[in-house]
Amino acid sequence: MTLKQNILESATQLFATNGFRNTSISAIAKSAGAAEGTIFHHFKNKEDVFLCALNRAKGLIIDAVDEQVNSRHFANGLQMVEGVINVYFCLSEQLSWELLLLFRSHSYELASVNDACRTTVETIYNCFLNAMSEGISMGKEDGSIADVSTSKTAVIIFGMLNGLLRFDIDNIFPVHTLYFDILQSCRKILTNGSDEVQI
Amino acid sequence: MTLKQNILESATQLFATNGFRNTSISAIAKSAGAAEGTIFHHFKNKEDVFLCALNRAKGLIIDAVDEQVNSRHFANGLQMVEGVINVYFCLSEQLSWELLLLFRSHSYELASVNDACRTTVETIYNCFLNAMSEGISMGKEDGSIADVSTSKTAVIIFGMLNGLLRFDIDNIFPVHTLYFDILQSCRKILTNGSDEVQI
DNA sequence: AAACCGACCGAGCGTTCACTCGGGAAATTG
DNA sequence: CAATTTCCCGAGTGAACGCTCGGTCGGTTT
Repeated sequence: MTLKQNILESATQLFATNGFRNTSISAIAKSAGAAEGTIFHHFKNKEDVFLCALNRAKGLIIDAVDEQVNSRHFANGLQMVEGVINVYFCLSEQLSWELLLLFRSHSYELASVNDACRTTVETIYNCFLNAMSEGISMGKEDGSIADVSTSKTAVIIFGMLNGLLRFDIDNIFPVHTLYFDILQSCRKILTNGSDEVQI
Repeated sequence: MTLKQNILESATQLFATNGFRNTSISAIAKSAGAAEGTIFHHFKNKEDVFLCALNRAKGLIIDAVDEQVNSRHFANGLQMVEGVINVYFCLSEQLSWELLLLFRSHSYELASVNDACRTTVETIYNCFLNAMSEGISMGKEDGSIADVSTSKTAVIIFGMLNGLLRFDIDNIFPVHTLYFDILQSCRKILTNGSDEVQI
C-alpha cells in the first residue's frame, strides 16, 4: 500500500462520514499518516482528492458488480434482477465507504459543473441500471417478467433501493431487516399476477 | 413579513441549495436584507438558525398534508394511498425548499445528536408514513388493498418515493416524467393480482 | 421628560483551513 | 560518483467565517 493509496482510502472514509466541507486536509493527512504537503504533492487541490477518491470507488464498485453479476449465470431474468438487488444490498456493507461517498451531495454538485465527475457518477449508476435492465429484458423474453417498460422499471426499482438504503444510512428506519419484503415488492412490480410470486 | 421570518425563509433557501457548511451567515443576512448582528440577535447561533428553519418547514409540510390528505375524503384505502403519493409529488414542487432542507445531510447528522432536531425530522416523516399507513389499513378493510404488512409496506413505498425524488433532485434522472409508472408500481405492490390494476 | 427596552447595525476578533514554499531524504539516471 | 528527479515534510500565509460587542434608533412605560 503506497502512501498515495493510503491518502485516498482515508479521504474516502472521511469524506463519506463527514462530507466534503467538514473534512479538512489536515484530518486526511493525520488519518493517512502523511503530512499536509504530501497531499498537495500527489493531488492538485482538495477537490482533486475527492474526485480521485470517487474514481477509486467507481473502480471498486464496477469490479464487484462485474464479479457478482455479469460473470454469473442466472436461471432466468427475474432471478438476475433479484441478483442485482442482492448485490446492491451486499455492497452497501462491503463497500459502504464507497457508496456513502457516492451518496454525498458533493458528488452531485460537483457532477453538475465538472465533466469528469459527471461521467464517473453516471458510470456507477449505469453499472447497476444496465445490469438491472439486462435482467428485465431477459425476463421479458423467458417469461419470468411481465411486459413492462424495461428502462422505466429499472429506474423505479433502482430508485426504490436507493431510497430505502438511504433510510438505513440516515438512521430513519432499519431497512436492512426488510430485505425479503423489498424483494417481494420488486417481484410484484416485475410480474403482473400473484401466480408467479412465490419464495 | 417580519425580518425574523425573512431571515428564516432566506436561510431555508440557502441551506437547501448549498448545504449547512456552504452557507455563511453573511450570505443569509444579505439575502434577507439584514445585518449579521441581527441574525445573532434573533438566534443563538448558526445551528439554531438551521433548527428554526427546519421547524418552520415542519409546520408548512404538516399543514399541507393535513389540508390535502387528512381533511379530504377518499373512496377507498387504495385511493387514499395514491392521494398521499400525489401530495408528496406536489409538495416537492410547492415546498421544494422545505423538502430539500429536510434532505440535507445536516438534518440527519444533527438529528443524531440533538433531541429537538430528531423529533422534528421524525415528525415530518411520520406525518407521511402515518397517512400512508392509515390508507393501507383502510384499504385492507375495504378490500382495495391486499393483505400486506401495513407498516412495512408504508416504509417501502415511502422509501421508493424518496429515492426517486432524490434522483430528480440530484439530476440523475428526470423522474417526474415517470409519475404514472410509479403510481402503477405502487398499485402492484399494494394489490396482489393484476385484476385490480387499472387506470 | 426621563428611563427603559427590544430591534437592528456593522466593525472587529479569533479561529480554522486550503494552499504555498523552501528544503531534506531517497531513489533513479547518466 | 554526480546529477537529477521524485517523494515527502511542516511552518507560514491569506482569506473566509462564526460570533461578540458597543452603539443607534424608535416605541413604551413611569
